[in-house]
Amino acid sequence: MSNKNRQQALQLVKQLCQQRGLKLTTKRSNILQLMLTEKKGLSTYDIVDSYLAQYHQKISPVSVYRMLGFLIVEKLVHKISSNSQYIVCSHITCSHSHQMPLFLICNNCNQVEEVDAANELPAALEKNIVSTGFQLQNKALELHGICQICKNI
Amino acid sequence: MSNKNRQQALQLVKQLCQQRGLKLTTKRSNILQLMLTEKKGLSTYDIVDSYLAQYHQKISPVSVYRMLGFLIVEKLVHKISSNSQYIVCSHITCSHSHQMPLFLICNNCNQVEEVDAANELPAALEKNIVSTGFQLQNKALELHGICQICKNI
DNA sequence: AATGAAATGTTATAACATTGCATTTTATGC
DNA sequence: GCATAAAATGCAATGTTATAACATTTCATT
Repeated sequence: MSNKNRQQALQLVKQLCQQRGLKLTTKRSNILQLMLTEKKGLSTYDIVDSYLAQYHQKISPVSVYRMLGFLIVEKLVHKISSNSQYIVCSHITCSHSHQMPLFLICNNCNQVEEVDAANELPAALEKNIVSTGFQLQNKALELHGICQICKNI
Repeated sequence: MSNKNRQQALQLVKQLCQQRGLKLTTKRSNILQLMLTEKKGLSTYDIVDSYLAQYHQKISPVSVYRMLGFLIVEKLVHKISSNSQYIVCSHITCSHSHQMPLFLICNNCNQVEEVDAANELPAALEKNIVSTGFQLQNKALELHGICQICKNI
């Protein structure tokens, strides 16, 4: 994300936190900014390292977990559970509600692209499982493969 | 799985290993048997504990990882990466090829049901991502929710 | 029996995550 | 302003999942 867009995103998040009566503390904001500069998924410990590099200040993994927790609850960040990484929600700059995000995770370069599932996809899923009586709660699908860039290298 | 079906499954796996020139050692077989008695996903360390309880013999996590690795390569076991657990492939007693298994993982009781995706599902997925140039490699989808049994409790 | 390959054991360590309690910061009422 | 309660953060310990590196055992084949 460009520097300009990052600033814009941060402004929007500030507003949003104010509306919700939440505190976007310096460290939370720093972590969010870090993550906004990356299209790759980052592990908690990646963030610890990156934080030190960027802000010349140590932060403990525990703190990062808590801050990620905060950001996740507020739907500003997603956890990719198949590889224990975290990415900024692609809707952070807009007000879109989430239907069912698809995370396209590149097994080669680790970039994550978030796209929204068209309506027919949840429907097709539902059709596949209706006979089992299973009640789907998935908010997202994690799809692994090779991104366009890596494919063409 | 019933005791009878387990025996049958084991016999089939033995044959299969023979065909492929693989050794189904005692421990590999024991682990497979353990897993056949469970419909729940098991973590590596669950298996370690279970192994001790059933066979009164210690086995190290490292060994379990290796044996799971063997079973996974031979498509007898699946890894559920969203919760780091392992289950026996539901096709172990038949010769079905895998199209795209759907793992229906109960967030309450941890049971895993494996169903095959109808053809339209991969197609719907593909349609959703084709514009991104992303080349899907997923062999399976992990779906979380509440199973029929837990839903009705 | 000697050999080599595969399987398994052992130890250490990396990577990911949570708990519990202490301390600091911040918002709020007096 | 100041006391105080609540929220955020720091810190230490521990738990959980996974792999690496190297040693030993097992077993089929000569």
